[in-house]
Amino acid sequence: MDTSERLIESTRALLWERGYVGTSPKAIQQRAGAGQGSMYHHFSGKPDLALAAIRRTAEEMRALAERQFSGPGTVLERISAYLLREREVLKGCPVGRLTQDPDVVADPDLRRPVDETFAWLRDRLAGLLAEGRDRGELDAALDPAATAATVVAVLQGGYVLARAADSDEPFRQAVRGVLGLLEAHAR
Amino acid sequence: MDTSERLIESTRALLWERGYVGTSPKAIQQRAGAGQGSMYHHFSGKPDLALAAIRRTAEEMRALAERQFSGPGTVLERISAYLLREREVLKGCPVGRLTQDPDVVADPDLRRPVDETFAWLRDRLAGLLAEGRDRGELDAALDPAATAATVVAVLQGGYVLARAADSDEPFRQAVRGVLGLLEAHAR
DNA sequence: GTCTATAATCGGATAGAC
DNA sequence: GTCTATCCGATTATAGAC
Repeated sequence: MDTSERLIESTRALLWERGYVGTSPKAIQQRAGAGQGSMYHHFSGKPDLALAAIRRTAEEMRALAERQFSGPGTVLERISAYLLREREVLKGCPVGRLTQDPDVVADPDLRRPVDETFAWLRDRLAGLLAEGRDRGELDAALDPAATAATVVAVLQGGYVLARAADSDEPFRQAVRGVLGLLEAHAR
Repeated sequence: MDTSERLIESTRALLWERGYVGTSPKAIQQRAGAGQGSMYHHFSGKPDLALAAIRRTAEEMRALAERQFSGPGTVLERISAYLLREREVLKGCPVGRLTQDPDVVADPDLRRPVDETFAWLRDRLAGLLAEGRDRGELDAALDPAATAATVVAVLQGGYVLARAADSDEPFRQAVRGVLGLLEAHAR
């Protein structure tokens, strides 16, 4: 792995653990095993490096979700698989986390990948739910777009509850709860 | 308002806007119109001041929720009123926000009020849902604890989606979605 | 109680040698 | 490309005068 690559990966890890405000160029360099000159040669500064890191993390998250969405089974089974997938719950969502960073939200370039990721997620889930409805797998009364937003919010909020409790239990409860509600719409 | 009070209020505002890591004693002092000596006279340091601020914010959040929970109407109407209450969506939740702050989560004293607030919220909602079930307002199949966690998670995740999109629309969609799912259980 | 002075360290970046 | 030196303001306090 070359230096530029190590810098990006080191930034990804630190953004996840500490956020944008809590991540210093010095910390990035130390974790990457690179000097200052090296970092400022490859990137124009902290925002530039963060942009590269955020873009990669966002892409990875979409790819991971797509694996479950395009898997086998009914729509509800696929959404279920997505919700129940193995996650590092206590670490939180590496993308959702960024929305609490004022400097990320204030910078259109940094916010864009975050925005696009959640927009894509909601849209993809809404499509699945509409598909399930059209196939008769799901109740016709169910609003695909609103329900999709609910599903994504349950995950993001689940992370919040888990970190507050220092336990993944509330996350699992929230997921169980929304699955229970969804299953009542399947017959 | 005396100096100590202004320092706490100033800290509350900054913790909401910038988080713990992003909030400096200097910024707190400036916003409170107080000098350094003043701050270190009333509080032992940043963590001490943050603790006072977090405790107050947590209490306020519980009091606000309790207003809706103990209001008039059926269980579902009260939960609906809570979910649809006026909120500064784009500012995010002043308590939930703190779960993304590594220094808050790592400090048991700072995390405790956050933990207690969400534990109380989930418990209170679970009680309401159980009450609704016992009264026959809600489907007996509904799991009170899991559903309560879902409801809280939808709010917390809704804030995340709204900040990502720089719009309160996804928040409202998520709330609409979970209300739709809940209403299907009421008959 | 509040103020100013001082200090050690960090944050984010630039300059120029190698 | 990478390194070291340097810069300047911010951070998080402590000390001691008023």
